Amino acid sequence: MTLDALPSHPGGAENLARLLARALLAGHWQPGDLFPKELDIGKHFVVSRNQVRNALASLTATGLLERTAGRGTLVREMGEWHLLDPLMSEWMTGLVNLDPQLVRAIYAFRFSAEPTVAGLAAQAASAEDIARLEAAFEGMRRSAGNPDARAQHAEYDVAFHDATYRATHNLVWRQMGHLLRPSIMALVHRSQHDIKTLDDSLTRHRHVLEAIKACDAHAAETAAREVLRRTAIDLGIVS
Amino acid sequence: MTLDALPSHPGGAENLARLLARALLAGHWQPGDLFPKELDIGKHFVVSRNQVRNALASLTATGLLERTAGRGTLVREMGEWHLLDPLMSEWMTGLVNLDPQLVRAIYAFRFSAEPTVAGLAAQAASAEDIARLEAAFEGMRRSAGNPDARAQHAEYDVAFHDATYRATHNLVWRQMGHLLRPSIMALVHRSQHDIKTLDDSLTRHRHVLEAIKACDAHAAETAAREVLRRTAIDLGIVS
DNA sequence: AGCTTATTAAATGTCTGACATTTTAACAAG
DNA sequence: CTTGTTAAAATGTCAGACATTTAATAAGCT
Repeated sequence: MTLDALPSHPGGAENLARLLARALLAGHWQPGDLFPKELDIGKHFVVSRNQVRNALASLTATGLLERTAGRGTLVREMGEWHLLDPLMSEWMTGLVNLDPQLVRAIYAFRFSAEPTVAGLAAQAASAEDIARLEAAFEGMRRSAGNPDARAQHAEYDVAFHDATYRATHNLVWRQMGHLLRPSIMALVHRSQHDIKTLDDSLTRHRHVLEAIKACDAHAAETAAREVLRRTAIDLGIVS
Repeated sequence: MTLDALPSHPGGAENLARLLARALLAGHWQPGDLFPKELDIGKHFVVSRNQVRNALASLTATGLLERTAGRGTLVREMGEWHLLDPLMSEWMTGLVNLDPQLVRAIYAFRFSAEPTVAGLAAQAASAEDIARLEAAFEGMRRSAGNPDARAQHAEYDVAFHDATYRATHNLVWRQMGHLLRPSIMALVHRSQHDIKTLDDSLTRHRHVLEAIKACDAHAAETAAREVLRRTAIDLGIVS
């Protein structure tokens, strides 16, 4: 794989890092492949070697690449990626070509973890947490009918689930909320968006909200499981 | 807080990063404080500005610091730390002064998540996973009586739990295994290490192993919960 | 031929100094 | 008192030379 297929980009090491990271996430290189040399990248995108090195440092820190002096830059396999790094989540969101294996892995994680998270939220949620959840839900409801507001709807969806993770009041679970964004954003491209589907999804989210408000952990777990069943259908993981 | 209290260090930006990170994790600076300037750090440790910048870049990437041109380097609060970053885990392991709030947060996460993980492992474990678990358990058993082998025992303990996370065959859960190391290593400094305690811990681990071997998800969940109850006592979280 | 050892080339890592940019604070003018 | 200007200090960026590591190549010996 060469750099020629990649679009040119506005300045800044962060943008360059995002560009290269997305190409890697989309599978433009195979694990074990040699990544282009610093000087070639700099020449291609017309940036200084410094910028290239900063960008590559990010990709190395997230486990996408492995660099060794003299040898070059190697592409690492998916198992080495730091999927929980917030940078990684940012790079993944909005990527249409995301590897289906990865989408399934993230979904499987959510399906096993999120009921527990919802249960903890039901036990620990403060008034502020409830307010966040209600605001997100209201946003979802308002933007449900409008086909022009799909992206906005997804944002509220992310906000709802993120609020759930936050409501656990646990630092570790809260960090994991980052992982939601790419998973939920993938829905924008894949699901149907007809009224019936959205209404069903909305109802299931409402059940989660109500269970958390009622401090009913068991009901929250069950309701979260139902939301994820809907998500599985929309993601095309099950029919 | 100044740099004077910190030990001098062998060369390399990674070592410098670890040194500074541990000082931050131990709470030597308050959130919102100004961190020392690049040039001061460089002067103090007798390293080039490059090394300092590389080290600070790591601390920024893990959310420990926030840097802005002209303003300086600010210390961020615990809620912003990327606790799931493998680098962070490496920095935390072996740190005796780890903030008790953080130890509790990580433990609370494990207590809510690890039963689920063990259940998934019981459903998905391959022969190779079982072998890893058995090897780790055997190592724990062998090093249990010897008071000189506490560190080794902790390593096998980490290996056992890490093998459990791996056995889920889920990329996300597997990443989370990194978080175990600091949590388990903290036990070396805090728990009693008398024969009775170790034997009890060993028995509970054995129950997890057997449940996974029997593909009994429910039993694995229960057994994992029992292991963590033992851990809570050893960490001094409950009496 | 086959093995070992120098040599060379190429890649990443490091150092240095100068300069650019951003932010804050001091200060002067209105 | 407010506003605008200026100066200082911090991080960000660049360019070039050099160091170090690695792999391939060539030379030389048995």
